Amino acid sequence: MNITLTFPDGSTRQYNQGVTGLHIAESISHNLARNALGIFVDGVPYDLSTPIRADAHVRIVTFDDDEGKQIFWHSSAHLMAEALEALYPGVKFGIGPAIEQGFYYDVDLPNGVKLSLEDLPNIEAKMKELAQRDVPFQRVEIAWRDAVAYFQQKGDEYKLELLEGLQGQTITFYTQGGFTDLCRGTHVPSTGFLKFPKLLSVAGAYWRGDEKRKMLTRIYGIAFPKKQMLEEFLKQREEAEKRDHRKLGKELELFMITPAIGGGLPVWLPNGTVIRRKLEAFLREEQLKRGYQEVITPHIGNLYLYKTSGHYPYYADSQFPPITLTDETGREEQYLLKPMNCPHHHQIYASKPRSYRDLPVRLAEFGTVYRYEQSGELNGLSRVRGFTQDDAHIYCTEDQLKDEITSTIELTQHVFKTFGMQVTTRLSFRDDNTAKYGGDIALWERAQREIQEVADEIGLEYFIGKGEAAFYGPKIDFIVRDAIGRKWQLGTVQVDYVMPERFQLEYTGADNAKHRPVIIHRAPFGSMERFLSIIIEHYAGNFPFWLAPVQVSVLPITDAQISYATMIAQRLGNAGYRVKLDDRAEKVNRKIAESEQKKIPFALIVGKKEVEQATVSVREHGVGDKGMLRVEEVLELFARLNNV
RNA sequence: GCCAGUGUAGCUCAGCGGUAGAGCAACGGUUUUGUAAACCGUCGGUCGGGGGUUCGAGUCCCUCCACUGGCUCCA
Repeated sequence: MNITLTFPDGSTRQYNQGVTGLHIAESISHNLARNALGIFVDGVPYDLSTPIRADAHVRIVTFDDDEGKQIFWHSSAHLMAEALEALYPGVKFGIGPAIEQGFYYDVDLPNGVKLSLEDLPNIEAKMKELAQRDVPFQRVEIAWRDAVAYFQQKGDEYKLELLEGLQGQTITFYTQGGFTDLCRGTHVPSTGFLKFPKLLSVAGAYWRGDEKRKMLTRIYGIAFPKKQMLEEFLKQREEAEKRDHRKLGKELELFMITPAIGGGLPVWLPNGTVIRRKLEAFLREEQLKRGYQEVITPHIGNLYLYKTSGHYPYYADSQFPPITLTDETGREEQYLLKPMNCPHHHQIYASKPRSYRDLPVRLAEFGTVYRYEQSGELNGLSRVRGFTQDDAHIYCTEDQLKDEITSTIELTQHVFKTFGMQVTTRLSFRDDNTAKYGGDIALWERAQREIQEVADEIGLEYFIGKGEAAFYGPKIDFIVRDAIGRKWQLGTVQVDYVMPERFQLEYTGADNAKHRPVIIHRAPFGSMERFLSIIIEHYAGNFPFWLAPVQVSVLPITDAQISYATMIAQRLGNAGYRVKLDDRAEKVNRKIAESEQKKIPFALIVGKKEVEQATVSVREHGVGDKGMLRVEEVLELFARLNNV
């Protein structure tokens, strides 16, 4: 009997019933058969050895496909597990999935064995040895009871716990060589595919992500089908490390963090401050265009304010403890370093009667907030304990809500577009854990629906993150990656029906009755610190002209040109540019080298020729000699570049 | 906070039981130079803090702190 299989390009072919993915691949091309890792049948992944029994849409995947990589890395995790079992008999296994860049396995090593980085090459060598044997990954279906018996006999309580959640389902085991694991699959045909593994790091990881449970050892790795791909990956990783904002932040003197002030409390150095002020000016201008009003509020606030808002109970363990003052009568007053700006802004809103004619009210502030993050969480400028949000709160009527959400998303996208950043958008909704959230469920559902409607209407590409909402409402979060590929949330737009209720915010409607406004919290950059960390890495420190701390250096070749060079520097400085004159008695090559190292966008070199012809020689950072220009021409060039 | 790793001069790093080193930077000179680093000299460290082992400790052990990679949590 024949079945008809449809391929991704829409073409169809007839096959015998029971044909395997491998046969199909062979029927298409020799090359595909060699590179095929798995087959998707009606969207579900299968091993290449699985017989296909009915008409279906099929897609054969290779390492070039994301799904193929996932299969490859998942199999690599099994291979590593086999190696670990060979080297550390008695090791117990948690979970070992493929991740975006590679795979990991969480393991419980036998009696006090501790793994460090130095052990990894050894495990890696074992993996290569096992890969050389090129044994097949074999799938077997097994009764739940038998699966339990297997792991009981093996003494692996983690797998037994996983099996508890799988009662009543068909259990599958995969075996390669001497190693058998509980696994849904899919896997590559044989270990011979996995010839080029690289183990990257060891880390602790709580079993099932629960900090009350045992900490297992997590080993991260990656693997490639070709040696060249592995080398390319390692090279890219090295390059990425050079962009690390902590490294560049030090080299370019943008910021510092010192225990003398406090961990996670970054200090903006003069160069970094130039960038920050430019970013603020850029956003301030965009906000003024969009009808925002700027406000300034204090860094601390009465604790009562945060009890009213609900921040205090929800974020109690991530706040600096309250400051408690006692007066002579013994009365206590408590103040909190503000973890958020919103309650302060709500007080501004509530400070006078509001009419529907005044709405929307848009209050913006570069507001510094403090959160007591766990010490192990601190990370350069990306994760800190004191940071400044480019915060704003929009108070509007329900009728205005959609337009306001749309316009805030538009602003956020404008920001990311300006910097040419790749962002992914997450609609952060609530999950079923009611304890995590405040407010009425009906209002939540409405807010979530409205957010999604707007996102659909403006054609936003997004995914939904359940359980990612703030306690007071759902969010739209804009997420970017740093140089090493870690994801960070930057911009955010949040809809809030809870705070207006808690703070009893009102406006008088056209009907002369009191109504509750809706609040949108939004921050396009997210935090100035985190945003700086990302743009440092995004530009690898080569900031665009308008942002560069020093925009142009003027380099006289000999002392004879110092007065001319000074005149040039003054002219540029008077025109508003950030200029550095290098009048040291150094060779021009040296001056150029340093200008390049500091990543200054332009160097203007002036020697005898330039003085005689009243010109400068322009050298562009990273590009090289652009030839001689008159100062007027340089000013024109800079004026063009200085626009955001 | 937890697991693992790392802390040596302002920076990048060597030294891993036997009297603290290099390059760069800084400082003092010499050099007047044409598109990525001139030359000579000088200064600079209770080797993260504390405790221990030892005749002797950057070097071994314990402890605390900071940082790095993860985990839980979040902008």
